[in-house]
Amino acid sequence: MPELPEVETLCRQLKKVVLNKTIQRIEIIDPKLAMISEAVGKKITAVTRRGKALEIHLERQAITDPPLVDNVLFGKSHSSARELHNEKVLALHLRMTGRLLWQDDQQDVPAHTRFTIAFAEGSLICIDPRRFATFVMRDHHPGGVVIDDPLHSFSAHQLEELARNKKLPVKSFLMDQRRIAGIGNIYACEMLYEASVNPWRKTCSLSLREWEGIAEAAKRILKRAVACRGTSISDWRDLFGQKGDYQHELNVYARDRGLCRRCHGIILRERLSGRGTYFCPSCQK
DNA sequence: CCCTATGTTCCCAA
DNA sequence: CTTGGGAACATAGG
Repeated sequence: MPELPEVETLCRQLKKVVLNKTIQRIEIIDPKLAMISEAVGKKITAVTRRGKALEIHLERQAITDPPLVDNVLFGKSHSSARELHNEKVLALHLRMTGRLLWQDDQQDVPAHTRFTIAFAEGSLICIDPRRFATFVMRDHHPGGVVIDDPLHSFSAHQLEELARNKKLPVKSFLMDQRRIAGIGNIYACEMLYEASVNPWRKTCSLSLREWEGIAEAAKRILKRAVACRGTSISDWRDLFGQKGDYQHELNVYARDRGLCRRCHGIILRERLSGRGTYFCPSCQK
């Protein structure tokens, strides 16, 4: 369900309610979400987004070994024992139908609730009917994807360089999370429409000017969608259960057989790599 | 019964 | 190695 703007919305809202708060209790209803009780009693030091994944940072583990032992074992190149302890994060990926909801006081537990993280101030619950969401505890490691955050950095030159030798359809390229983090089906369709580029075009055939159009459209659309708190075309809701507003600004997604606002052609829906792809065949060349 | 779904991963084929 | 197709995961809704 959530793409970059939706996860960014959750990330910003989550900061307001859980930053510097201490986890009192974790309840895992779905055993598939194997989670370590290590997080209980820990304070949340940061909430960040990596593509479509949320990372809840935990205060570092208390050092159990005396520094003297570490120095003996690892030598004096290690300046302090603190560095031996990696920062832990709870990494949550909502996949197709995962939702996060904040509850101030004891309310009904909604259907399909998969876990609850309780704080003194309220509870963070995850709802996921299809159970595709993943939730793991791991070491924090920065870096990873090539264009980490198209919301802030997305240069046409970078894109052109990455895509120069590739023959895959430009839409598949934009949605490949190993290269670019955070773009999913809705926003890929919308940005290619805005840039007037056909989703099936091979990446190597695009001119620098076309990459510039895509980069500009991507930044504008993602920023706007964040300002709208996401797209509630079906079941997306923010942390407080509110709908987003970007569904009112979609130009092609879910507008199958509708009229193109630019050229009055007819919007089509066709399948590309198994995903419904909405586009205007007369103005996306 | 059919189809669809804002995602990712894995296996297999060309 | 690259790319694409399809299935799988599991459930709800039209």
